[in-house]
Amino acid sequence: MSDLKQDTERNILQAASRVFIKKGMGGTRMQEIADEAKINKSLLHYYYRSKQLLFEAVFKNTMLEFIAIISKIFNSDEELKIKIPLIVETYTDYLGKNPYIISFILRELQSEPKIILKIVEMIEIKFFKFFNQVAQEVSEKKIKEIKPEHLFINILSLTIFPIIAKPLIRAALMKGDNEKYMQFIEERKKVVADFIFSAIY
Amino acid sequence: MSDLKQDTERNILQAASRVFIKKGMGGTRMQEIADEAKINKSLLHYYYRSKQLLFEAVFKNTMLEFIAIISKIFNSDEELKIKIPLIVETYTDYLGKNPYIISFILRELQSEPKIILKIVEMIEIKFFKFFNQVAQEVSEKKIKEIKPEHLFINILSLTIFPIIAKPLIRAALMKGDNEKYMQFIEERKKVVADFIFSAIY
DNA sequence: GTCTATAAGGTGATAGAC
DNA sequence: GTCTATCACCTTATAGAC
Repeated sequence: MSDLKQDTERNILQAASRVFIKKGMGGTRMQEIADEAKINKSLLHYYYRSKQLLFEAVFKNTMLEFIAIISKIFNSDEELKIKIPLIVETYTDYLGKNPYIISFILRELQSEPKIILKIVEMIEIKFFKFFNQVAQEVSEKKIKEIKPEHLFINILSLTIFPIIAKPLIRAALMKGDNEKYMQFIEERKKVVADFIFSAIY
Repeated sequence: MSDLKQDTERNILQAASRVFIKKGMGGTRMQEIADEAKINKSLLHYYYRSKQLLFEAVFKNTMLEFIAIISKIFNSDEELKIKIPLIVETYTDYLGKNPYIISFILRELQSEPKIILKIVEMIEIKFFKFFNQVAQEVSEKKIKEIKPEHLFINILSLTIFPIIAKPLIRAALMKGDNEKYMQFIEERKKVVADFIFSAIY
């Protein structure tokens, strides 16, 4: 049945996503994906032909989801004064709940595979609105002079870095205590919003 | 001769560092390290017994170098007003010249190997001086209220993230143009220093 | 479509000659 | 100390039965 076939195909993709995102392309075994999907290993090849192609399907999906979420937050209609604390809070929450996704994306992009870079290039267009808004508010002297790209990267830096550096921060500053780390991230919602606020107003 | 032995041992460690830092534990082949060191593969085992032990030697070395550089910058004697732009510039330069090191550290810590986490725990003590200085200047109302840990992480975030996200930023914001990316990083020395400045004064 | 069996290639590690 | 040869294992991928 076509329904069953589609089910298996999606089941594989979802299982593969969970494993690839945690362990990366290099660290993942096809057997592990099969176990995760509770099917036979050779079915993976029947549906996706090779590990590489299955990986690319997963990466593309993950990237699209990531862009969708991030651009939705950045492109809402509020003015920056209201939007920025909202971005910081919403995005910190999202990253906290899906800590592996951003590490996965950055890790796999490190080796700069050409096929994958193409997927990324569609991002720019998604942030026109935010960039224009920043330029607009700068020209109206509502906020201090800053290039939109730099403000954009500053916001991402301040929210993303503490998530991908979790093991380092927790070991170096929290003596390995997970509770303390989570409290630290929670604090940052306000701290980072205030920090950016002071910086641009 | 003991000299020759030491030479080979160090030669292996340096070759292993170059390969491991670029490709990580999982992506590295012992044969590649042997080629890089221009020696026979079995010598790697003679000197370091296993891939795991060789990797740990490399990681420990890299971590110590990383901590030494970063703590030297943070713990100099100037007051924050002078020190912060200096940190941003010096550290951005260092990261630009050694872009793989920080990605390597974060990547390998992601899987949270216990042996390696121990190495990290010695960091905290290295930043006492900076933390105290921030607390001091806050209490004297020289800078705005902020917890030292947060300011510390903010500085690292703003300098490190743009480096580890290079392929993402270059593809998404610079249409793949490497020159533009490098110019962007160069600009950030001033942009980030100003940004932090406005935020805390 | 889904399974079993197996091919084909690669990897870390060691034994043993020099 | 350094080399060659080889083992034992693991992984992706496919052929072929059902």
